[in-house]
Amino acid sequence: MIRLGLCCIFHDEPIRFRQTTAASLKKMPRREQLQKLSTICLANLLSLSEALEWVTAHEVGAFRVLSPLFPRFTHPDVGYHLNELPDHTAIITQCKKIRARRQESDIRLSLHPDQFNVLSSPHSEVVKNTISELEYQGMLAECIGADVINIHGGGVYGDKALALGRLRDNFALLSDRVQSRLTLENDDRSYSPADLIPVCDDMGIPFVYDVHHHRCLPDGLSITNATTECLRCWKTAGREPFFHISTSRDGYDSSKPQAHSDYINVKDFPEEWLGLDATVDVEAKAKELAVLKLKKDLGLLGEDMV
DNA sequence: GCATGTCAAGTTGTG
DNA sequence: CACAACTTGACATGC
Repeated sequence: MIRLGLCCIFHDEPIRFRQTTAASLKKMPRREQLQKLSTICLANLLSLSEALEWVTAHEVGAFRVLSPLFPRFTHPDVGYHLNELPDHTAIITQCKKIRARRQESDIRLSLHPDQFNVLSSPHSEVVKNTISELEYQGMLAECIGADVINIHGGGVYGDKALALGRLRDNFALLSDRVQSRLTLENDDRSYSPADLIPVCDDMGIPFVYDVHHHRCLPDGLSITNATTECLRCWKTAGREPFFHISTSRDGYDSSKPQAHSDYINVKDFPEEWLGLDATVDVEAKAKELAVLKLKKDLGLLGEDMV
């Protein structure tokens, strides 16, 4: 059975995640910084609990956790460790509760580090920062029980093969808790499924197939081909396959094909995916409303929810 | 109170 | 050559 995933935030539901900036933290003494960060980390974990309750109640099987759940964790000036935070004990307790709840309800949690994480970069400083951020995500994944840390191929720098070679070399520098969760996803301008699937095979990690990006950046593969390859990667790993879906706001022949629309047009959902045991993250601006609508349009609602 | 500019970070393609 | 887009909203500031 297909499980749909909600990405990061809610549209109508009053579940909110807090943030702070390095600039504002720098204006206060360290003690105050840590107090503020502590309050936000704990509040975000409580919000994550609420999010788990919501997806469980609505039979949505997956949730993508926003990267800065612990804001500015790896920042060179204001970064911190959890054991420095005044609410350290409560934070650890809350993480434990989240892991238990996630397991009990069989909710799949994932992380999607943002665009600054580039394992293929030729710049050592960029790679160093990426590794530090991915290690943070690995720690976070362990804390909350997430099994996927999904990134893109990054830049091309005029030579895809060289760039992917660097990505592979840098992957070897990551800890096991990151390596065992890392996945590569095709993007909308540089790396297509055909580019990444061989690299994933080579590195022994699964491929996350984004059909919207594939429609923006087609290669020789059909949707059926790419789906089959994706399924094969995940089967080798003995894990549930992972897809992304979104609907182009202005259409694929427009000047901004990659822009997301509020809801998913059910016609954009590949028929190849129907009936699979797989996770499909719904990238749509209307967030939980779009997930529920797609569920309904696909005929996935349980009797009691129609 | 509310409007608005800013937020650590990379890379690419567009106007 | 500057700037938006990427998965994208919340915070901080100033009126």
